[in-house]
Amino acid sequence: MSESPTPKPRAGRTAQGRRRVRGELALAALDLFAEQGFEATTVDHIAEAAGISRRTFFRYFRSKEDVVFPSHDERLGEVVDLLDGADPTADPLRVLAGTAEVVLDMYLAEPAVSLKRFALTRQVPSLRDKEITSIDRYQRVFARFLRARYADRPGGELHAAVAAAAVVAAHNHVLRQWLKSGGAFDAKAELRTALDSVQAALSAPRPAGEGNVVVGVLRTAAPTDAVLAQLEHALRDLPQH
Amino acid sequence: MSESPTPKPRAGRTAQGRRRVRGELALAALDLFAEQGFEATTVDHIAEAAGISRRTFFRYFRSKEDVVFPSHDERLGEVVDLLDGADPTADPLRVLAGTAEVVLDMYLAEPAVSLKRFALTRQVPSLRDKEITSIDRYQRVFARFLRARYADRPGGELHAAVAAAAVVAAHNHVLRQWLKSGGAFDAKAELRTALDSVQAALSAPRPAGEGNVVVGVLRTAAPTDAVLAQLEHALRDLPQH
DNA sequence: CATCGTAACGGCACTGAGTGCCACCATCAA
DNA sequence: TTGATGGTGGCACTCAGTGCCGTTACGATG
Repeated sequence: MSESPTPKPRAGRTAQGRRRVRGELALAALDLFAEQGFEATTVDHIAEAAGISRRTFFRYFRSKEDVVFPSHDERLGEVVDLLDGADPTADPLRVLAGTAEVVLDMYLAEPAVSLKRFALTRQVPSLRDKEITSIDRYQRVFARFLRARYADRPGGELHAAVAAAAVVAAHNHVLRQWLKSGGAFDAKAELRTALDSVQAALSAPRPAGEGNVVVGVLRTAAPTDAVLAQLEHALRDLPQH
Repeated sequence: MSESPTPKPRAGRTAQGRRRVRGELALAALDLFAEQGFEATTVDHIAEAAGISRRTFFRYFRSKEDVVFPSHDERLGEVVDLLDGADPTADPLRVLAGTAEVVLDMYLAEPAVSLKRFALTRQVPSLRDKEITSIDRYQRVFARFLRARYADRPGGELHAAVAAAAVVAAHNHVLRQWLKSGGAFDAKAELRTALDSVQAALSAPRPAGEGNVVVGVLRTAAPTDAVLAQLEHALRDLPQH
């Protein structure tokens, strides 16, 4: 489709600018996507706009959709490293919460890019699917991490799967709200409180474990002091070991 | 690629057998996938094996991958109908649990098909991605249902997203275990207990409702003083009225 | 300065999924 | 017999993605 017989000066041919070319390529592609839509934009268009060959495009990106999600694999790798190097004595859900915050930071680091991508993924089904699968990879990594930590307790695998899903869901919800709002509020703090509530709900139930479990349901209309006193009384009656 | 000049008798031309042809087509395709792999099997192969034209294949299935997931949209529709017609006074998580059991039943109804599909999705990445996206659709429907039920409570959207993810994760975990075992155990019962524990953990936190309720779950191995301190801290954060 | 190796690039051809279009034919009604 | 309709086959086309090969720029070495 290149009917222009011009030899093309091919700017930016420095060998060390590998990542830079990739970035410019992605930028040109995103602009075209925003202009005329994702489906309507062919790889030939992108290549021509970037001043490179169609074949070269596929040397930088494995697919047309990959342009929208640059270096997603690397980010997943960072997460894996983070979890692998986590303190084994720390609360697994705390570790996961911290990791989720790191992931959120990845989006928050480049708000403009994230918002552009969000606008795209909302419109293009194939991109949305692509994002869903990449989210699932995170969830899978999370679940694997928890499975290892919960290996000893009964029902640990189930709990790991559920907890990982819950953490990811909380992260996605906060991120989505933030993206919808155009980046208006403090997503980091919001995620923190969200994960706190998730952790509170999920770290609790150890049914039929070795350690005894007591569940207290209190109405806060009662004075806090009275509640605590009653609780203390109840706890003292429990067999300690 | 049809170098056979034979006119082809074209069996099963009855006009009413619309769904039947679709089934036979899927069967032929799945056999070919099992024999020579998914990627290596072209649509031409499937069409030739089924005795139809390549063009006709795409009139029955929107894509090659659609053959593996037949009538997934209809099933999702059933789920939507189920949730739309649910008792508004019933516990939302109970309703969701029942719906999840119905979904599981869909897989359990045809074990042979489910197991074949599972073997395929484990090997072929594109099919795995396709399944992930379809699972996400269920989760989205679940979340929408819960969002409507939790519309009044603060943080309801977050809780809806997390709870939907948890229920779906529990369902998937049980289903996966069942598929991995080759359909060896009672998946229905397993799912029921799994969802019970999920519900127990998730129905608890009702932060800042009209009648405030806080549920504290404590391990008695922890020192009583630490437990009380943590509880006091949690209670102080609650909005009193 | 000359030469060689290497890595990136462009171009070409090819496969395969998916779509639009049209002609054909069987069925059914008038 | 005639006409309308719907499923089908065949053809051509677009586009994503891949393999292969010749070319070119650049750096190292003599």
